[in-house]
Amino acid sequence: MEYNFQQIEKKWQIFWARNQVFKAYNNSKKPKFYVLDMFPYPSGAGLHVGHPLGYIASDIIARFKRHKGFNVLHPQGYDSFGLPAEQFAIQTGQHPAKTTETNIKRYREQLDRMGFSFDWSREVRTSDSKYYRWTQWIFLKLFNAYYNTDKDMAFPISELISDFEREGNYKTNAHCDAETPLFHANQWNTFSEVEKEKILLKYRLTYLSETQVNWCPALGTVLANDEIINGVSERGGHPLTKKRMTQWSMRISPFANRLLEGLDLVDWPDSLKEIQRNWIGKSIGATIFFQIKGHKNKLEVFTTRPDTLFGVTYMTLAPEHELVKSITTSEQEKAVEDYIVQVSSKSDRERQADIKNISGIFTGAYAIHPFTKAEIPVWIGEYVLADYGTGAVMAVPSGDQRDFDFARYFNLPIINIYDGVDISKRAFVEKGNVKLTNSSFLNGLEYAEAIQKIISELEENNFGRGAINFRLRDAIFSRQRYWGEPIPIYFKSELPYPIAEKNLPLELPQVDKYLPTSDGKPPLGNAKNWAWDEVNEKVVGVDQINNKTIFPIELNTMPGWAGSSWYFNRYMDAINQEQFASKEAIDYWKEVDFYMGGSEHATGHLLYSRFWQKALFDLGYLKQDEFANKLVNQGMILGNSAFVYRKKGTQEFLSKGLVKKHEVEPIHVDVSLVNSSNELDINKVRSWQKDFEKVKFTLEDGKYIVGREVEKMSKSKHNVVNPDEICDTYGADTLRMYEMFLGPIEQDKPWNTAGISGVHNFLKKFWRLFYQNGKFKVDHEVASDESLKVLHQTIKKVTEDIERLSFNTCISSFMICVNKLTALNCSSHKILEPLLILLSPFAPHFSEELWSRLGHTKTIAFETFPKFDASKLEEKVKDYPVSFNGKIRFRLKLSLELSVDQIKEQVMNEERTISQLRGGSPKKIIVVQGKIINIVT
RNA sequence: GCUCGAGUGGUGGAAUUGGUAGACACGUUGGACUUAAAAUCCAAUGACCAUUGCGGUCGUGCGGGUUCAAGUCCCGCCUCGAGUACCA
Repeated sequence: MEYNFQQIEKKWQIFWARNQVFKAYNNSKKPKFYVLDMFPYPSGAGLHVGHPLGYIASDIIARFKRHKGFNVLHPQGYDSFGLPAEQFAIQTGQHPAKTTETNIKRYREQLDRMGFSFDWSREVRTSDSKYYRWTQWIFLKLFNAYYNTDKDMAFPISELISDFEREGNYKTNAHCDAETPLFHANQWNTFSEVEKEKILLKYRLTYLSETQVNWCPALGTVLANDEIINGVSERGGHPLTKKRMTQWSMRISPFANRLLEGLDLVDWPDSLKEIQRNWIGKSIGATIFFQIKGHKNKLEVFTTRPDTLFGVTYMTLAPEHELVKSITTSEQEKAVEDYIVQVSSKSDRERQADIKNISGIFTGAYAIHPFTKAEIPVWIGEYVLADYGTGAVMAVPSGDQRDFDFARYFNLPIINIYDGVDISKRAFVEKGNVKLTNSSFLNGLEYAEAIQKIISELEENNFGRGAINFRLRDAIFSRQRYWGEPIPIYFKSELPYPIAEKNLPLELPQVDKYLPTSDGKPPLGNAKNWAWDEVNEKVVGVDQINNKTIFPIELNTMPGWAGSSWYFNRYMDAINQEQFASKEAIDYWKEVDFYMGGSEHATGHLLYSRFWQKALFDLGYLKQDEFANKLVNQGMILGNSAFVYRKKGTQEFLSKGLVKKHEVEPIHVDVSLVNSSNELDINKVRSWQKDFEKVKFTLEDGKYIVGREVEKMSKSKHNVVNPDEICDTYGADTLRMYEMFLGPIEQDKPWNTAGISGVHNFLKKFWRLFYQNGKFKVDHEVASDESLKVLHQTIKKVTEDIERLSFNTCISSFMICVNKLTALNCSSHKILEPLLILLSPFAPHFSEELWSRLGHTKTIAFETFPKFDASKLEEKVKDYPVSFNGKIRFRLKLSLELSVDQIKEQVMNEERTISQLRGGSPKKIIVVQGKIINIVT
């Protein structure tokens, strides 16, 4: 009997699916364990070997926990709204739903081949209206909620409205837009519906406002901050400009502090927590008000260094600052206008590239120092960002390098506020050990004392107050796209009105074209049936909008992260038609116990999910305010790209060794055309792409050698390795084990099949413990002490290693175990049976097959994981009672060939050891080559 | 610039709490079986010196330190990777 993986794997995949072996039940007496993968976007390219890495690891955990007696929820689904399907639709006219359906089918086939233990009965697709109905429902819940800053929680907006009716908004501590007006109850009660709604929009957690957004002309849509990398769009790398638009946003900023503090309570990778902390960007400091000379307006600045207040020699405003227009003097008007035009003509990218150029302009206005009453010139400078802090800074050249450079460049005064520090060359930016001078009542104080003192003085005189500022901005929620969740809102008198819950889902309408309309409206502007009939509560044609009860529906759709911000809760009760998940299901599953996915989602999906979780928790819909207790980032599997070198301007390709002096362009070729010694198969290249059909290849030593480089795996780089190929040649179990064997799960690593035979050989060797010379040879003889020792060593190691997610060392342990058992010629079922259970999370088909051949009729998937028996390892260990000087007694458990007298002798003679012994009663004795090296107390 | 992480044989990587560095695998070399190949099995494999045998010296990016003992802890550097970037 050979190890026929093809047949075995197919057989068990069918068996698991037919018997719904991995279906999870919501009512179980077993303890629950929820293992989740980040669901994939089903792209047209299919899965490559990098995708399954995390799925394999989480599948091992899921299977391991089943063996340990847990009721395991291990679901999978698709994040199926997104840009590629829409762009394909624009090019071909094919409806994105169709493309998506095809891609999902392909993904499913590939996933099934790898033997994952998913409960497919709970599959979700974000683009399915049965699913996005609840995404829309959450949108409405947040629309109808506000943030109470006293209780630090979200509440239904109805509570805010009754506050307003009772006492206006003077006392209410609710998070709202900066320019929200104040009113009394009697004023509120006289407001019209429209006026009331306008005010409420300033409080709602999903709200409509005109804001400056990042507009991507190439993609024709706005982008949130997390969708921008290095000043260009994450998708496609297109440039961006700033644009003022009326947009939906999500009020994440009041949650900033909870999002920060919640990180301490979850077991997530430190690096990922750090990324989120930086993104949230908490800074502690003070807000200070400066009167503008000759104006009523006060200029508000935020600073983390209020201790440097007496070093302020000028102020700088962002070019977009609202005071710029009103305070600029007539002499400076022209220059200021020119400067603003010049700045705004630059794209974000150019602005960032210009970082070293200092630019700015004087407004002609002066601010008044709150304590010294000195007149301080007010400048405008590009380096001040409009959307951080108050968009204005107090400049302290002696304490901040940028301010120093700016002051030098424009010849502005510099006051040295540091006693005994030379600031002729650069600013003094440290916070330590230096006393302040030229600082009035702060003279002689150091950093920490000075901060305390100045804040209390500011507050006493009403010149400012201690303040905390966050970098985190509210998240823009509108996208000018077709393939996304429709926003369940219609517009009456320009104001948004929600479509009632009972009328959800608001289904995505059919359109002829997926591009924006000719007058620049989003693609949904092409829909004929996209108006809301308020009386009959249904979608009707836009041609009926003249009718008094028929209104236009919102044309924007939701961003990609909407559907993925709560899917983990839907899995708990995926088929529920009445609720997004039943209370019982939520009470039972609570939160994700193990979440596996990439760290690239740190500032997007993972932050937004935590935000929605907290909001829905506050509103009473969820049990936990963090959705995932433990999160692990699997590393990326990188591709090993292959290059050929075209001599510039010719059709001649040079082998790598010949390149040296020539100017060449490297061009990607498919990695499947290259063998393991980097030799290119020239005939295959010629038929692979037309471009290569007739070109000249110049060889070295009769071979064409390609260049190699490790890069991200992607179709365009032709370095993709399809897991199907590996399954065909080696089988899914080998693929699963090999991917785990490659290295630590959290580490990035290039794909390389060089070592795969080692893992495959292991399975074949293991198989031979059961079959030899075509015969099944497992016997019922008593297991030898030696083989029991091997077994229990392996149980101990593998159990510990799974728990600390060290899967690569698990596999090493299996290899050692099988090598030893082969040497012992062990074929006892008492050894092999527990080993199969131990192996089954890693190589499930393999284990299942041999398990059934051992005569078991039930699946191996729920067998109890073997327990480690320490006595099996200690059979040769002697237990020495030792006393020393009649005082210290300890037991020595060592498998060494030393007599009690010899040990005593050594303890006596070794001075160093004796000094160690004075510390207390010893627990462990370190013996190296028969000598006592150390005694741990 | 700032923050975080990492540097171990020819290669991927082990070493869990400071305790015999290099487990396991790939690769390479030699051998067995074979007409031959494949498959399989056995042996060697950090470097250097000594090899008739025993063995010895050095060795975890670099330079210091703590310790009986350092890949692991501390101080100062170098290199690479990731995140972020005029954040006041």
